[in-house]
Amino acid sequence: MSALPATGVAQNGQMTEHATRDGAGTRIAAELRQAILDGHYSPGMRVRQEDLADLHGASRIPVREALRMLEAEGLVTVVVNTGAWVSRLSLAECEEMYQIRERLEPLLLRYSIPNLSRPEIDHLALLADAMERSTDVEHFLKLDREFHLSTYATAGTNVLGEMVLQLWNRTQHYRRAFTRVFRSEGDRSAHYDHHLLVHAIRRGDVDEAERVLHDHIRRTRLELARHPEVFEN
Amino acid sequence: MSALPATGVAQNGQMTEHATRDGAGTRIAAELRQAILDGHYSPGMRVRQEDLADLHGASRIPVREALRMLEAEGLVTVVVNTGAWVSRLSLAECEEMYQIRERLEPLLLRYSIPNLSRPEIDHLALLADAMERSTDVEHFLKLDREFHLSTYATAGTNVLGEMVLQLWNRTQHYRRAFTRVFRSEGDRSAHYDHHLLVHAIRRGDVDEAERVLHDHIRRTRLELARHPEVFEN
DNA sequence: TCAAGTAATACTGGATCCAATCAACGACCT
DNA sequence: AGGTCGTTGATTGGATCCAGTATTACTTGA
Repeated sequence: MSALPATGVAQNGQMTEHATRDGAGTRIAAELRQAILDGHYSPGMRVRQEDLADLHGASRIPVREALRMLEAEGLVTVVVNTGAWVSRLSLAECEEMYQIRERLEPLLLRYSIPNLSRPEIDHLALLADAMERSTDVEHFLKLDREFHLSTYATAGTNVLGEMVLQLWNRTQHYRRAFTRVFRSEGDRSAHYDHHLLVHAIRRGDVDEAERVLHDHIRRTRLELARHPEVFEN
Repeated sequence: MSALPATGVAQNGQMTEHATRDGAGTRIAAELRQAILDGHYSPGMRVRQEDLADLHGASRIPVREALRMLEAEGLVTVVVNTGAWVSRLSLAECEEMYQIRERLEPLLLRYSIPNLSRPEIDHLALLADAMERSTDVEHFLKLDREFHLSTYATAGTNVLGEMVLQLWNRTQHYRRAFTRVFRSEGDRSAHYDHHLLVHAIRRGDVDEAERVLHDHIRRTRLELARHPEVFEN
């Protein structure tokens, strides 16, 4: 069992923070994580301990704990005696993570589908529609994240959900970049995938849902390999 | 890119420690990790900061960093203002990790096989033979770990290898328990799997190697579900 | 002018000290 | 006797201080 407070997959992408129930390190980590996901920090950007410290009105001790946590999540890279930077991904690493997602997310979906309620599935359909109408990249990203994480929300797993969430977080910045590219190319296959996924889920067809999701992620992976310029500099 | 020193999958199961090149926190984490894997700490056992501190001749500051790292790896469970314990797994969590491994390790093997040299494959065959002859549980565990991690050693991945290693580490204690049970039942299928795997690798048959490995892990998962008593208390 | 060596600076790493919180124990009351 | 409340002890959390290291800038020489 886990004495851990059963952190579920939350839409905002951080382990559910029990408000002030956990130490300053956890709080600082949560806020820095959200800031990175929101794009306020870019990959390669330096993170100084003292800045974070007096930004949160704390000393550097909890900041260092926060950096250790985010390092373990792969969001920051710490070099001893030198400093911490927001992690940067190579094209190869990004492809790797997408291949991992291809294999893990269908499994997580398999856990979740039997527990999804009718109204929850209806909400998924609404999200898929809203994505098609969205014009703002940032808004689309938010909807896309909510859509997929909602399909996983009832999985009831203790480990797999956390792993998938970390993969989403680590690739978040690059997903933002790809969205701009794909959008400019007018590729609509992602939307078709989303609708197919909702239908398969509604019919309770786990196998088809797995296949659609697998191909959805795979297609994105193949597409991103065609845009190595995102990883330059 | 990663400023990280390209930590590869090492047989001893910890991120390659650059001796004294990294801080005390990393060193303490490495030693505590190894102690847990060796079974010197059992799941549920309390880990007091001050004990670790003067065990390593350090203050509690790097100890706390070490605990944060091991918490992120899932080896330690920290409760705020209360303490840290060696993580304990439920049967459901253990099955979950094995299902994850079923999907991830074949992929990692796929990365690795093309880069495995002839002498390395010969060494795998030797390990498979040695496992059949081994009588000591602890010795078998060591060989089994070296065998599988050796098949992954040339994968050249930056993320996947690390994830698989963590899954091995988190399930290490329970693998020890299962080995005793299986051994008493005289089940030899694991040995057959190992030989089949070596042959598939030698022929460069990635697809068959993936299938054999998948079934190998799956069989263990189904078997462990038949022994819930390991997770009692 | 450029290279190399050296000094200054800024940041991180670690230790000690103090405050806050939880657990266990005991006293008191019903 | 049992339960509840308060108190004490042990342990963790956080802040300040000092030491160590890497990087930068500067200086000196060829």
